[in-house]
Amino acid sequence: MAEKVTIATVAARAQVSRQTVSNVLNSPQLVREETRRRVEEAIATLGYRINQAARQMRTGRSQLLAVRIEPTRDGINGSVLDRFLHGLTFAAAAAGYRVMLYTADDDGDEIKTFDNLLASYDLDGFVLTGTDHGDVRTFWLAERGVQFVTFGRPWDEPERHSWVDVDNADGTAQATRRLIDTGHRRIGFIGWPSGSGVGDDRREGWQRTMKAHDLDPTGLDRGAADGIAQGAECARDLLTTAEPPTAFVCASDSLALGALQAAGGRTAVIGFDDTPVAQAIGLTSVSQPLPEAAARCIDLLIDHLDGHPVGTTQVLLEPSLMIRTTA
Amino acid sequence: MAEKVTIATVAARAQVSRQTVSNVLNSPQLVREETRRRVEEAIATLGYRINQAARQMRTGRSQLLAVRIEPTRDGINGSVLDRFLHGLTFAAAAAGYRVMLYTADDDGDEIKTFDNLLASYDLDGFVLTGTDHGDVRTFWLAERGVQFVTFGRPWDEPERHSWVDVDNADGTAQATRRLIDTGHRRIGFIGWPSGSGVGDDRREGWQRTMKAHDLDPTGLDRGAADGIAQGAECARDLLTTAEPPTAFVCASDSLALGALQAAGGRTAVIGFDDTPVAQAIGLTSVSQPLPEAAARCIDLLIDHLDGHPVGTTQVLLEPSLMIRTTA
DNA sequence: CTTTCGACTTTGAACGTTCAAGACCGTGAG
DNA sequence: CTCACGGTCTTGAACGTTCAAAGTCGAAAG
Repeated sequence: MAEKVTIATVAARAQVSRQTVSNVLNSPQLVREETRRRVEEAIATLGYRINQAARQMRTGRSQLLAVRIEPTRDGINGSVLDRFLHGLTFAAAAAGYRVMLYTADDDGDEIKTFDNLLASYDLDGFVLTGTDHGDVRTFWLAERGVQFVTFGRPWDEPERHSWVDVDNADGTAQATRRLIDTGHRRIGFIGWPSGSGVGDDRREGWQRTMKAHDLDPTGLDRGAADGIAQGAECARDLLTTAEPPTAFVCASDSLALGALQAAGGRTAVIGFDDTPVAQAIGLTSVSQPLPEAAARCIDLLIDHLDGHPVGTTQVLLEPSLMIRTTA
Repeated sequence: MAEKVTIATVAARAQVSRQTVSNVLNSPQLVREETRRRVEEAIATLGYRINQAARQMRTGRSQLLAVRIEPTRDGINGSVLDRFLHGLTFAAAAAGYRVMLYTADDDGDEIKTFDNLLASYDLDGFVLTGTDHGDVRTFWLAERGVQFVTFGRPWDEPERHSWVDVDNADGTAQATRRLIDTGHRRIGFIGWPSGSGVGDDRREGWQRTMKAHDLDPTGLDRGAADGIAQGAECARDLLTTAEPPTAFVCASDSLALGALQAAGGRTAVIGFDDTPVAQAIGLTSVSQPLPEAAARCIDLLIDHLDGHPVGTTQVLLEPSLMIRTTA
């Protein structure tokens, strides 16, 4: 086993003091060019790597970010988180941070976990997903001055904290436009009951686009909990009206899948989230730019951590339509 | 902001020395009952939480485990990792450990990451997924005395290290038996080209079960890379033979989905992995007990970390058949 | 009565880093 | 000539924990 290489080893080798090595690492502008090179060379030849624990003890910063991993909820939408996580981990590593996972049963439990992680591991920040109206977690964190960024905006008060989100309305608008372009005039929307920020946003994109093309959305709109059965139910309901729609825009791939089954291939269907299921069965779906969203979350969080705390920043990303066989 | 609570704060409050508090935490049997209670009370009322960084600096242990998160490969099977990760995080937390993520492009890159993580964060152990024949990663880790457990066995030499795996052959055997029980006699197998441990194991379960029921598997077997198109291809190929099969056992849900499309509902199909796609479209599929697998990985790893290093341990778990509409 | 022992507790040092303070040196202003 | 100054580098202390060693005390043994 090779000897442990510390800052002192490097210092001895480069004939400087510990502090100078530390300065080369953290404030290179304080060190003379030639000295810096000598130290850097020593670091390279010795293979020195900074000891995070020791640094953390002094500075109180751990270079660690945390994200909650949820149990795959309804099975079909869980993969969104999976891809997002990969993006986060990748972007964080590029910035010298690492991502730690935690689980929680509910918001209260999650707050307890915040407390633990902060006390024991000195976490630098959190990335929260799936924010609700009046999210207690964000208040708790803000109160304690803990940095965080959410993926998903706070619907009640947009500028309360920094966030990254995908323009849901634009996604359904693109979907609706696609259907109009391919000749559809009666386009139904199958979404969630109103009250959820994301759901309402997705509905609004459809509605807005219909009106913009002088199409009347009245009565073409159904809402139910997320799920394949619910999607089928809504589709059947709409298909038995006097003037049934010829196409559906859906708020999720689950609902879309249900609609697809209920309609038996007679109507065009577009889903939302571009899950593996959509890719597998050829469902046209709105795709969120998850790697980019993750990267922007990390950017924002690190901006805050590095102390550019001038207010909050919001990032809204455009989704894109993955055109396959169902529309 | 409340004052920082350290071991010294607790010690003062409980009228004992730092070391005694430390002992209550780490070796309670050394401390007199009454003292222990006094200290525990002080810990509780002060809300003391141990500082991992400081502990780690002294002991060299971080209570951190690492897992690689892969980019969702072909989109359809990625969710396996997702569920496994959740299980890991949950089980680790219960044992006082946390899970850290990292990404890597290939095995070489992953080894570089090992090195970094070990040097900077003093990681305690790794959970590896998707081991290949002659996996370089496991040799690298073993050489350095780093603890790890793999999810997936080393096919060349089973007892080289500890692992947890699911009995793939048993999964396809269950699937085949189910088809036989429901009256099928000519049952085809669509898998991967031979050479991959997992793939060969899954093929073997089918073959063995066919023979055990006096059914001849000859010529009922196709292999291709994983994917929906490939599954469809194989199914079409088998269906155009002189005596076409009436049912398919497939090595993955992707292949199964292809087979399903190619057969147009005329044959029974069983997939493998019970992905969200299977749940969504009603595909009967072999389900791996992922939460349990994850928990056993953590158990094994922690056993090693706590220094019960008497050889290696292997755990083989039984999958279960999720019966839906396709078989 | 002294010694030994064991159960329990305390003390000082150390882990590797960065902060705060200060030392050194050559330059230019007064 | 003196002094202040900026640039560069060094020193001692501190972060919160645990290790190693030593101290205290009462009971049992000689």
